Amino acid sequence: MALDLLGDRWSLLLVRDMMVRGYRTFREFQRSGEGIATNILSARLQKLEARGVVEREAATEDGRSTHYRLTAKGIALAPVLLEMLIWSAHHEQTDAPSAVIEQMEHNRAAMLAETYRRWAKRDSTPILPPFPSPITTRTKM
Amino acid sequence: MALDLLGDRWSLLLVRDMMVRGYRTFREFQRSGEGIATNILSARLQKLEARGVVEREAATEDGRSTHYRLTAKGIALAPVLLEMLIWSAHHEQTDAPSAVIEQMEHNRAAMLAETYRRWAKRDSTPILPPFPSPITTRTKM
DNA sequence: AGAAATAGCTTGCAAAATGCAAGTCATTTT
DNA sequence: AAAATGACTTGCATTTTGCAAGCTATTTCT
Repeated sequence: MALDLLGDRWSLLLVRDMMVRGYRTFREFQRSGEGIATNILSARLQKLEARGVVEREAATEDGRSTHYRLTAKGIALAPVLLEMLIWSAHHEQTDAPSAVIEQMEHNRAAMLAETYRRWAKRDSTPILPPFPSPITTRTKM
Repeated sequence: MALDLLGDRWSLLLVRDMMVRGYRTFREFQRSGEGIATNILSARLQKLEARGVVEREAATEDGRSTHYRLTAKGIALAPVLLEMLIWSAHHEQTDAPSAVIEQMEHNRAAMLAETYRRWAKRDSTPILPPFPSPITTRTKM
């Protein structure tokens, strides 16, 4: 099963941050929500890379920086994440606005298509706004 | 996020075993695949119960035994598990026959409907046969 | 150009989670 | 009545995590 790869507290979070929030750098993951320790973050990224879920490439703008990006195998986790997000919204208290969730739920295919499209275009603007904030910008799709 | 609840090596496995293989007792989980330690199993079942994913009830046939069963919240994880299973089949090597997977993939709704139906009827015959074995004659129990 | 920052890690160590073996305690079975 | 079974605990060794400090290669600031 895939739980050997994703069955820890952080791996899926990282995948989600890449997929949905457009994070790409070590720093972004680190500054993200719950605060992962740098050694664990490093270990997880290596594991995900070794298992073909993410790939790393040197950042062009900044020689110090590395960009992590989902592979095709990684982006294919979108349906899993989407269902998980929907489940969470229904059964746990989340900070995601319910209107957004409902929209996603009734339009899974469009949501996924948009996710894939952004990935293919290397568009890293977040698909979901950072949550604690109210309703941002325009709905895409 | 729900990863706080399911983000460990065992919790989702247990949910899967209940949902897909019809496991209900401590012993069944223990004898299952990877071999979870009894103390961890106990702890996970308690956690899942505390978080409303499973509920326990005394077994009628055997006074020593307890039955664990998914709650509505628990069975609602079916889409997540299904997508995960499909992802695994595509991107990791699994022991599940590909014909079965393909069937599931092209018929998600039916698969889910059947899962819900069995849950509602308290039918605990496994929806998927135990895998490593080729063709299973009779469903166990 | 030199000093200070920054990105991405690694290392050392304490704390927490996990795994393993053994033991407990009600029921069943024999 | 004795042995076995289901469902757990408990104690302890091992592994994984978290936290604080480095460390190195760029950038950026002055």
